Amino acid sequence: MTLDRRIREDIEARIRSGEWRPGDRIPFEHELVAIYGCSRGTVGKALGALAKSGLIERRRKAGSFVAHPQVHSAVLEMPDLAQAIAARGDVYRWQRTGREVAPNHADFPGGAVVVDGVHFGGDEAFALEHRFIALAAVPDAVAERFVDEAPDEWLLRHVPWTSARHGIRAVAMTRGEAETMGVRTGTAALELTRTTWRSSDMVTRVRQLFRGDRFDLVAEFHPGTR
Amino acid sequence: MTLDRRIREDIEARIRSGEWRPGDRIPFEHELVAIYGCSRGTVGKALGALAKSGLIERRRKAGSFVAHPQVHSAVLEMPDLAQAIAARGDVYRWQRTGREVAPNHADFPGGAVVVDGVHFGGDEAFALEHRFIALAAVPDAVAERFVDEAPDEWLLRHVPWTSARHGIRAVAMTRGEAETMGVRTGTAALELTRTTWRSSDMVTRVRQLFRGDRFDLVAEFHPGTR
DNA sequence: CAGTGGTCTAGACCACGCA
DNA sequence: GCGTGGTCTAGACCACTGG
Repeated sequence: MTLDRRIREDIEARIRSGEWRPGDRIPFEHELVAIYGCSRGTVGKALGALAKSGLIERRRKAGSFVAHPQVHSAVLEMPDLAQAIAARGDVYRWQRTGREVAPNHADFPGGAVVVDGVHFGGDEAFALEHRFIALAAVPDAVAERFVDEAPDEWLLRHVPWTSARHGIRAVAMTRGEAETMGVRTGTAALELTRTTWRSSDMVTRVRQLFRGDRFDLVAEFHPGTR
Repeated sequence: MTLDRRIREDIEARIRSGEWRPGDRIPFEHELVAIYGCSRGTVGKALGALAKSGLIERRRKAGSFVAHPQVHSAVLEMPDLAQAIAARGDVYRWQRTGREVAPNHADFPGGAVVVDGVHFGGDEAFALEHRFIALAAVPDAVAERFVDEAPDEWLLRHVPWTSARHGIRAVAMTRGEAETMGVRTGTAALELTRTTWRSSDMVTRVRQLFRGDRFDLVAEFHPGTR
C-alpha cells in the first residue's frame, strides 16, 4: 500500500463515515504532513486526486473542504455488442442489410458511407444499426464492404483515439424495425445514438436500436474510486 | 499554461493526429526530461495523468505506449429533475401519491419507507417515481412525509457522499402508469433504476419512469479531458 | 499581507521485468 | 544485470485570496 493511497483512503473513509461532513474543512497540507510524517508532495498528490474525483474542494488560503455531494454523473459502460452477446452465452453475428455511398450528405462534407445491419445473438436480432461513416475523416471506408466485419470493429482498428457523445432514449419500434427484430410493432426499444470525433473531425454517427426487454445499460458512480 | 499540462497536450495532440499510433512507444521519461528541460517529477505527473485517462499504457522497463482505443465507457450526466425541468423553462413540482412504512422488507433489514410520487414540469407529468428508503441507514426518514419536498432533495441534505449504480432500460408503460402520465398504454418509457449506498449500507433504491419522447440522457466520452 | 494551495526541482531508493 | 517507471523527499518560488 503506497502512502499516497493510504492518505486518500483515510480521508475518504472519514468523509463517507460522516465524521467529516460536507462543508467541513479538512486538515491543512502542513498538518497532514505532520500526521503522516511525509513530505508535502505526497499529501498534495493525495488531496489532488480527491479533488479531481469530486470528494473535496480546495481553495487557496482557505484550505480543503469536503464537497457537497452531487450524484449527477456516473460512468456508463458502453457495450461492446460482440462481447455483451458473448457474455450472455450466445454466438455473435453481424449481418449487413444495406450499404451505399452518399457523396453529398448535408452533415458530412466529403460524403459518407451509409451502412445498415443487424447484430445477432444466437438466432435473435439483438440490435439494429444505421450508421454513417465520414469519408473526409475515414477515406478508406469507401472501399470497405462491411459484410464480414461490423463497422464498429473495423473503425476501432482504423481510427485511433476518438471522443464520443451518446444519446439515450426510449422509442417505439416502427413496423419495419419490429419485423426485423421479430417483435410487435410499437414494442419499446432503447435507442442509442453515438457521434464520434477524431480531434474536431466527425468520424461516424450511429443509431442503434435494442429490444427494451433484452437489454439494459449500467452506470456506476463511485467518487474517489475512479 | 503549466508545464505539466503543456506536456500532456503535446503528447495527446501527437496521438490524436495519428503521428503516434496505438502500440507505438512514446519517448522515455528521461528523454522527455531532456526535451522539455524539466525534472522527472513533472514528466511523470503528465504521463501518469495520460495513463489514468486511458490514452497511454505504462510498463516498467519497456516504456510508455499509446493505448488501443476503447470507447467503452462514458460519463453520463444523471439528471437533477428539478434542474432539468427548470432548464426547459417549465415550473417544477413534486406530488406525492403514496407513502407507507414496510417494517419487514426482504431487501431492507430494518425496514424501509416506500414513497410514490410524480415529478411535474408545468402541467405535464415528467417522471413517475417509486422509491424505497432504508431505515437502517436513514432512520430519520420514518418521520418525514415527503409531501412538500421530493425524496431526492431531502436525501441529498441528510445523507452525505454516497455511491450509486444505475440501470437504464426501455419499457412499455402499464395502464396505470400511462394514465398518470397522460399517455396511451404501452407508450415507450425510459426506466431509470438507481440504488444508492453509503459505505456498504444501502440507502435508497428508486425506479423512475420517463416519457421516451420527452426525455433523453446524454453521455460524453473525452479521454484525456477528464 | 500572511498563509494557503499550485507547481516545480533535483535528487533518492525500489520493484519489476526484459534482455 | 540494468534501465524503466513508481514513489517519495525536502526543499523552493509563486499566485491567489481571505482576513
